[in-house]
Amino acid sequence: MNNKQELPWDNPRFRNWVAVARACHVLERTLAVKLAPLDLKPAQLDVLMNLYRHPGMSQHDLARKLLVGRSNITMLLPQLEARGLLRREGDEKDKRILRLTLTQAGEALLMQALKVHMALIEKAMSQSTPEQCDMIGEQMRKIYDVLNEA
Amino acid sequence: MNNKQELPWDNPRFRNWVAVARACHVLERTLAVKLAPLDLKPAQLDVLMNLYRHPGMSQHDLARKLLVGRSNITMLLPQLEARGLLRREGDEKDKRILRLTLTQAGEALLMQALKVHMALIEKAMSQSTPEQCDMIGEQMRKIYDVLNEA
DNA sequence: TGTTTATTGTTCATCTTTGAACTATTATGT
DNA sequence: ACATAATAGTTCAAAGATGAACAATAAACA
Repeated sequence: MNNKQELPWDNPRFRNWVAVARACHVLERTLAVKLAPLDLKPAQLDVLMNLYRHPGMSQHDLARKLLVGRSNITMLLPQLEARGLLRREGDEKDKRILRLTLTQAGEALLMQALKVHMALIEKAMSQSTPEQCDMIGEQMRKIYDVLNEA
Repeated sequence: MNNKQELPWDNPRFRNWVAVARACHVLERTLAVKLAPLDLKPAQLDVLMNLYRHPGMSQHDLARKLLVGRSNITMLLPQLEARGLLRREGDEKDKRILRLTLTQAGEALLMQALKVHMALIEKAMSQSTPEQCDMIGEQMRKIYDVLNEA
């Protein structure tokens, strides 16, 4: 029985994807360290970013955007609300829904955090030419689509 | 005061990195689902993969490879050891070190899991040409290096 | 040799994430 | 209208990850 399956490490796609995953992991960890002075975690920054771009969105929609469960959002928001970074207001037409919006303090903190985040991404992506960078983004969006519809 | 900082969403590097992070996230989640029938989680698969490639490595080295803390490894291994997938044997020269090796059962399960993992990565990366795929891997390895040395 | 420093792995408290069960509300179908 | 489905958010218990403090061992060095 010598028909051993081809080992993944000999497969370029496999090796290259592993590189993607590792880069993601290390950037996430680095971001966590750099955000610590703002008393903000990557997951919380994701919340603020999405509320900035989509004011008034529901917790359900936020959970889908962040690719996490609804309960995760429920656990995450009270901390941010208690710090006065966002508001939760019941929708008038549909009493099940809570609409989320950033406060001014939330926006202000977001801007500070974005500087940190941007600087880190600049540092990472400055290795690539703009064309390479765009191509990477394009391929990654394809991957996202392929895995989400299936 | 109209000198508002450039918003990250207008920045290609930012947008493209967000795509990378999202692709990573969704692939990880999908992998978790597909591995469930084998009663294996992505983190556990990472352990098996590394032990296959580096038999006899220490827990400390494994933690560094996986970009996690040593205590994480301590919590992770007993489950796998109890399932007979790996062995932990004390180094004879240095009594602090535990050497890790896969058992035959561990290798067998790894091979099954790798089929699942490979199929998923193939599906994701088949969107890209080999040249694009290699370029992505190359850039990601650069990112990893840049963030790790700094 | 003897003392100090580093390293390996563990323990433990804490925080995060997850999914299933639950309540309240709205939508659907007869 | 009425019963049934579906949806939004919460609760809770279990699992995972993290980092600081610790014990055992090895290394460095006076």
